[in-house]
Amino acid sequence: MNSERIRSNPKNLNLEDIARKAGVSRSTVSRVINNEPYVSQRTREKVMAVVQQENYAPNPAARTLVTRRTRVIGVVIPTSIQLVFEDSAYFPALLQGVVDVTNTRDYATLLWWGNSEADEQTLYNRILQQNRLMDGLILASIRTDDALIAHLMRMKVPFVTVERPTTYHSEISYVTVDNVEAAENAVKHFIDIGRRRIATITGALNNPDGQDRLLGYRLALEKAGMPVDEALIADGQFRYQTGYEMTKGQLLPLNPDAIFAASDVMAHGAIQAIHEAGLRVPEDIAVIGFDDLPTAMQSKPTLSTVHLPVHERGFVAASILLDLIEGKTQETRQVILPTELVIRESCGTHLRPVSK
Amino acid sequence: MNSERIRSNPKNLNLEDIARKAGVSRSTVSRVINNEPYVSQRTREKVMAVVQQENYAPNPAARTLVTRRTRVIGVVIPTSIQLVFEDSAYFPALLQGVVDVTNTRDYATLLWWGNSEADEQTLYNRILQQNRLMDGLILASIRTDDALIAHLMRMKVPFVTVERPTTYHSEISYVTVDNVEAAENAVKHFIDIGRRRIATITGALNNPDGQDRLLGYRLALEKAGMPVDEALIADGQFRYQTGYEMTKGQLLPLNPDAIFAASDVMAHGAIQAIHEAGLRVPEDIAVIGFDDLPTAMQSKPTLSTVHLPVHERGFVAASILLDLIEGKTQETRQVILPTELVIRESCGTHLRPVSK
DNA sequence: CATCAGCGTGAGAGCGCTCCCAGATTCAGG
DNA sequence: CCTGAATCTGGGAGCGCTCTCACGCTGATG
Repeated sequence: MNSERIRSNPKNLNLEDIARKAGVSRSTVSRVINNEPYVSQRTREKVMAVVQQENYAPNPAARTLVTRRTRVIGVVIPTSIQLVFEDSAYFPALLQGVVDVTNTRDYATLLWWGNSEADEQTLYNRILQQNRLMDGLILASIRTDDALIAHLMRMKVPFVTVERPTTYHSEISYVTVDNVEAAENAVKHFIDIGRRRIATITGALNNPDGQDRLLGYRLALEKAGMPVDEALIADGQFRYQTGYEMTKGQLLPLNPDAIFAASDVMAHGAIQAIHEAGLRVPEDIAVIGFDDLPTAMQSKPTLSTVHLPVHERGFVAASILLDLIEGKTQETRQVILPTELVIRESCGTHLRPVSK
Repeated sequence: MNSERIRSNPKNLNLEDIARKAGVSRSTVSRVINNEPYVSQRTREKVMAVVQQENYAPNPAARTLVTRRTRVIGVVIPTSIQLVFEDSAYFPALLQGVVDVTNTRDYATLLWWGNSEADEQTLYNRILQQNRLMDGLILASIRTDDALIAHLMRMKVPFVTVERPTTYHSEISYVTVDNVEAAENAVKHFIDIGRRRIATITGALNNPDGQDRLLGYRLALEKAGMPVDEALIADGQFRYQTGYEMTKGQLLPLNPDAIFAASDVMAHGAIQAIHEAGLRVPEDIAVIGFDDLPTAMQSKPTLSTVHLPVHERGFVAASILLDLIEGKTQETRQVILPTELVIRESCGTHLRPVSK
């Protein structure tokens, strides 16, 4: 046990008590606590000694009441359990990026996580009602035309989204990745290694990420002068099950030689369907996913995929938010982080080398 | 947009303002807001009308200052990033269970998540300093002999742990599963279907979960009158990579016909090593994992494993904590949730039916 | 020696709420 | 009609802090 290294304040003393014990006024203790100037070195040390000895910590509620600052930020994840559960690495990584910042800059992180889409409205109401609990918000997977965002802007609550905004482009701060370019690079890689019947399984198309990844697929084919066959585009909704079903029912009968899936879990579903049909990956059909989840390295064959800087996304979003809150930045900021195509076994690069 | 359904309080009115507009006193508005008796129906409606119209929400800091309640609970996850990242489904599921409760009972959830083991002490200090921010805590993966727990008890902060405690058995509340029995059942199943050289890959043995699962393995063999060969026990630390390496380097040369892994990710690592050695799962070596992650259903062969009620664990822990906070329960509570052996392809049950 | 800027300290007000107490009103029962 | 209990309402204190202001002190400057 290392009790002596931990501070706590069992007696719940207040500023007044500390002042009395140190023989100074409440104001002076406040100045010392907040590291303000105009306190003599002698007094400062005297007060600090008492503070240490009594394990005094100021009451956050009293502080907030007058400063109107809480040193707490909120992270809003309205997503229902299904998506979170399958793509379970995304939110932990994002949150880890956020807490990396809040831990070092001494903020606390309040988690607003929905349990079902039906309750989304209830969650938003609670967040708005309790907005004085937080100095600012990070919004994950929230449509920018959502009423929540309009309210936050009106109430002047600082916030940063980690989604490509569909409106307010320069009025709100966001951190995202170039999904179009990332998808384009993946499909271009298929073309470069000689694949010709390239199919895609899209994500949910009401989602900017889903839309952009499909756009990248189209652009890559067009730029290569190849026709876009709409039949080779299957709607997969980001999910394992639909990835499997769409491959089995829609794509395999059309004999594709490559599949670009807009998420890793759909890619794994596709591979499962391909194997069940007695075909090989990547020899018969090459596959590239999107996300680079830990499972990409663990599957057989290992999955080629687009690596997303998820941790960095949370990190940058939190950094921007705190700068906004602390007034270090006045203007909104828009950040687009780079992605990387990670080549593993499933895309068949080792079979037919890039033709330059 | 559905702005009209969302409430917000842009003008930041206070009780006094509402009272003036409603033509009553501050006290009366307070009674209405808090749904207290001794307010006439007429007055109540008059006040509610103004509250609705102005989208008034009470200031939580002011409220907390006098009630000493925050309606916020904290969830502490000191675990470093590596473990979280591989076994990434565990904490989201646990958190989801917690927020299911906090959402319906109108509490907010503060996330204390460490970024490295080195900073664990710093994190604990921050939690203790800021303890007045929360009404209680849920502690995940924290050793019960940790100094943090001693401090919380001394400060009379209500808390519930989701780990088998190593001390204070009846003094603290916890929610856990019977790891010993679960592991015993898994190994017993191997024995029942005729496997005789049963190996195990253990979790981290400084962890109660890891210890108990190994104990269950030993008990199953002993009860069946089979010898425990220490060479067939490999230390896997819960991780994919070590699961793979231990199987390849230590276990395969000993020709086991079954492997019980103390986590799914290790089981997947083991299967990978078995396949690379040109052997088949489950024909040559049967495998059972532990956790029942979503990936268990997606691998090939699908993974037999012990299903853990992780969501329920968070749910029950949060329920107990809120009961404790609200005084609905005085005493601590200890809950052991049931596990379930989920039979899929990797354990070979379909090959050699249970011999009764 | 008077003046004044700058440092160091303390007193008082007030953030927005809850809670206690006192007073007003209503109404049943003798 | 009076009494006392129950119901309703308002005023005041106070939770623990920050922030503004005023005041005393020091030492440099003209």
